[in-house]
Amino acid sequence: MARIKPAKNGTRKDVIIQKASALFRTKGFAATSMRDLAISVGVEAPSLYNHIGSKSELLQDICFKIAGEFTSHLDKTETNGSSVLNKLEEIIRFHIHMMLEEFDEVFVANHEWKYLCEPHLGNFLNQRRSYEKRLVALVETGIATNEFKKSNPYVTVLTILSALRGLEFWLRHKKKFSAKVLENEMVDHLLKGMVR
Amino acid sequence: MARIKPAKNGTRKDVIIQKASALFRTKGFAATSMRDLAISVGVEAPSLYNHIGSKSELLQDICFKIAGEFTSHLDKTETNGSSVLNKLEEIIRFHIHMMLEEFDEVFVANHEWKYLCEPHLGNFLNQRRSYEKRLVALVETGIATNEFKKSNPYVTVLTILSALRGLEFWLRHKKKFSAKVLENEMVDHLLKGMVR
DNA sequence: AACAAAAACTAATAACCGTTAGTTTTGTAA
DNA sequence: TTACAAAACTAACGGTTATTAGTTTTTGTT
Repeated sequence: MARIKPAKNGTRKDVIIQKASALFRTKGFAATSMRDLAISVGVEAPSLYNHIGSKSELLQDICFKIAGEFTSHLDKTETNGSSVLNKLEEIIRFHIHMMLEEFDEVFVANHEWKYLCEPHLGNFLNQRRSYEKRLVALVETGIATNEFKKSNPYVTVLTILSALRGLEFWLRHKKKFSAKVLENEMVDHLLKGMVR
Repeated sequence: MARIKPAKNGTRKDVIIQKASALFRTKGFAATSMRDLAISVGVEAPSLYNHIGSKSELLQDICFKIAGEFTSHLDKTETNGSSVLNKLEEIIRFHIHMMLEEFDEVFVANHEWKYLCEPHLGNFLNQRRSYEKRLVALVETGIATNEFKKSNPYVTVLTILSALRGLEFWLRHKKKFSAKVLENEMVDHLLKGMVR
């Protein structure tokens, strides 16, 4: 009858959410059972319900926490007064940083959101679309000010976001690159291309 | 007691695999039940087993069919005698083409492979790693011949493959771009970058 | 028209799912 | 030490899962 040990400044629910993130990432939401989660937490399955409402609520907590962090960082960046190029670089670096620091949660928000139930699914997709539109607007500004080549800004944003998500592979295989090297290589490629 | 209508030049198993691809993509492998698949095919669930061995075998068929197509295309490209840059461009265009022509299957191979069971999981990952290594070797050659900027070729390959996978978003939302426009924008961005 | 093979069906299996109810244990504050 | 609340437990629920066994229907060939 061992109790869940909460990390300092954290609740027992936080522990459950963290373990759930790791399991949802590796096994997928649908293939992760509450009994799996219970084993990972070190408790019997029904005990989890002293701290959480449902399995589905766990997924909501993970997805909206991450979505909120990206949104609020974009809020700050949009108004920080630097050039469009610097803003875009800052955003790219933040994505990489989030990937490195909160891998499990970011992965789940990127891949398992489809198991959200309404109305949360709709809310999540709206938040995502809004984020993408603000990036597109940023690229459009950069094109207008001649900082960027003329291009279809949607394709550009999609390409950047997709490439950033690809970091998953690196982190999954635990390939060893210093975070800084990886950041700089990637920023360089995305902004300046590879052809001499 | 209506029978499955096979498409011309195809078996009933082919019909099941196609329907399974669509369901595995939209709902995920673990969340798709054989009863879901049976409804989609227009038959009772146990009837499927007259044509297939198991649910897991369906996933294997999908994943290895796609992996084989990418591998055999790379075989051809590697020996086609053109420049490294042209080879890489040809490979990028093939990825885009596959995404457009066999969306469901490619998506499943990209995202649901983790539900493969051993030894198939190991075989699949080996095949993938081998494909990636051959791309890295190609980029290394391009750097050696001064066609490409000096860079970490692993990061470059990762970035390109990830960006290509991002096409999923476009196709999922059924955004309307002519395939050619999309191809050219993307090839341009990946090879030449966006900064003026 | 008869026969065999293919392909559908119904019924049922054991295992597992998320979750609830009710009870016991644990930790903390008086 | 006692009392109370938080957090663990066991037992069990109805529902769903992939799959099997056995049977009936359909189809194509003689």
